[in-house]
Amino acid sequence: MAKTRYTGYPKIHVAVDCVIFTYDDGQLKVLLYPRNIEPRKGDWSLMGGFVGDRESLEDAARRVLEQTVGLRDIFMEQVSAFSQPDREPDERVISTAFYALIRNDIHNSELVEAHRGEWFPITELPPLIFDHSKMIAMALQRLQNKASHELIGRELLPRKFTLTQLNNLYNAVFQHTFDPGNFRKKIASLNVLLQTPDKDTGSSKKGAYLYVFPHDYEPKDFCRIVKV
Amino acid sequence: MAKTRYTGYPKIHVAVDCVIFTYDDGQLKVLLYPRNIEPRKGDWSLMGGFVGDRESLEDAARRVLEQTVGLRDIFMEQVSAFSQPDREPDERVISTAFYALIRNDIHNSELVEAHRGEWFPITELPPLIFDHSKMIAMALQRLQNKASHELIGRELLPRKFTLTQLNNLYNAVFQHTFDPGNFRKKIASLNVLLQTPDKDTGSSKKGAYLYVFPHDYEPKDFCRIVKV
DNA sequence: GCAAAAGTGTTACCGGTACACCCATGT
DNA sequence: ACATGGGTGTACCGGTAACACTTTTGC
Repeated sequence: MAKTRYTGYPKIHVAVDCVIFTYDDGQLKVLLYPRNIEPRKGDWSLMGGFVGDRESLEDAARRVLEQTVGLRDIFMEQVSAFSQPDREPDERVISTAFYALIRNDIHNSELVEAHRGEWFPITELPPLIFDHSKMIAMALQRLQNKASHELIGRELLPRKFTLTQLNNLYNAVFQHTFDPGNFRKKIASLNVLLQTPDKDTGSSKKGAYLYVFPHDYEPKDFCRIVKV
Repeated sequence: MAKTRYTGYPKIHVAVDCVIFTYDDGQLKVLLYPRNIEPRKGDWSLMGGFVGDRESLEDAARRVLEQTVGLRDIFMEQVSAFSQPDREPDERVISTAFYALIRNDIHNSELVEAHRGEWFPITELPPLIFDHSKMIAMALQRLQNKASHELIGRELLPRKFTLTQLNNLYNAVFQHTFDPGNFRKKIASLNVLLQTPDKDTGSSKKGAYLYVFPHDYEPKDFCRIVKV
């Protein structure tokens, strides 16, 4: 009896698609895969998956992420649901996009390569199936919004990083060159990063102090990092 | 053949729920209904509906809005999908929340009353079924975000309105008293509203100029109305 | 005249921007 | 010594907040 309350109403295939961002080589990149099933097999797409009977959308996205880059407990946020009845050519699927942030150095790259995944700079995306380009565009907007209200970097940079690296990350995310002097002062004024005694001498003779996020870092309301 | 591509993957009931905001009596209000089916029949809830086979989520939300307040073409925006498998006690439904803005003076109030709908101030919401309180909280955040980046009011105020009314609307949306002098100067600096020759003498002896949105008003990027 | 809301003006301060400048060091 | 990126200082400008003040008009 209880299980038939909503009979008569249609049931629909529900999926998730993951916009996986990383920061590498001074660029913000997105992980794409050649689609492995028809229709449009072989075309570039986000990694996705159907939602199981006992999974939330977030559970499903986490599962896809683990199967894709081999990581658990990574930052992830819902972007939007995409539901045009004809968004896939043959059969109807409602898909919710998520974006995730992962560090370039710690994901399972063998796993990625096994599925023929490739990282594309956000500025040089290939044509994508269905509405996946729109998903990426909206995911980027969300990421920019996040980055303008709180410090990103913990999820995208190595544990220890220089302020110049953080500056470059912001440049990549916003496709804009923030003044190094002002950027560094802004970060200092937030009083959230911890300076370590160590220096990075990889990219300069003088060496630059390395910083870390405190273990208990929680984004504070009301900080406004960049204009937007 | 084409129609059996995704067999094996579960299909799920999909619904929408509408957070309908209006501005009335100096307060931001939300339209709630006593739920008319089991489970939890009679408890307060948002108005919602199942998504049809050939409808997008947006289509379904528009349909619910028309059935609820008798209006087409009203402002509406997706908030988020809610998908915990146990969010409803008996049967699984994934629901996507939308929020809508309507003018208090033009909706079909007989229709609302026929369904026993009631307007609740955002500050005095009753207990709600399932995760509907969360939906409203997230919808309010979205509304605040919108209001901080562009001028709201066209969707919530009468066609002609005074700057004091607009000021009060912002006060209600943010639960904060913005300085009338500064607010009025801020609005003027945006150069978007048009002053009419008419005055409203309802609430003051002196009378206040009425303003309108231009017919071709498009929110501009980058305007920042209030802090946030 | 007075109350009440509309509307203007004044000032102090803070934060962002632009840009010049110094610092440390490997070659 | 000098080039290179790291890091600091300064001067200006615009927006914001707080609040005093003027205007209009019904009672």
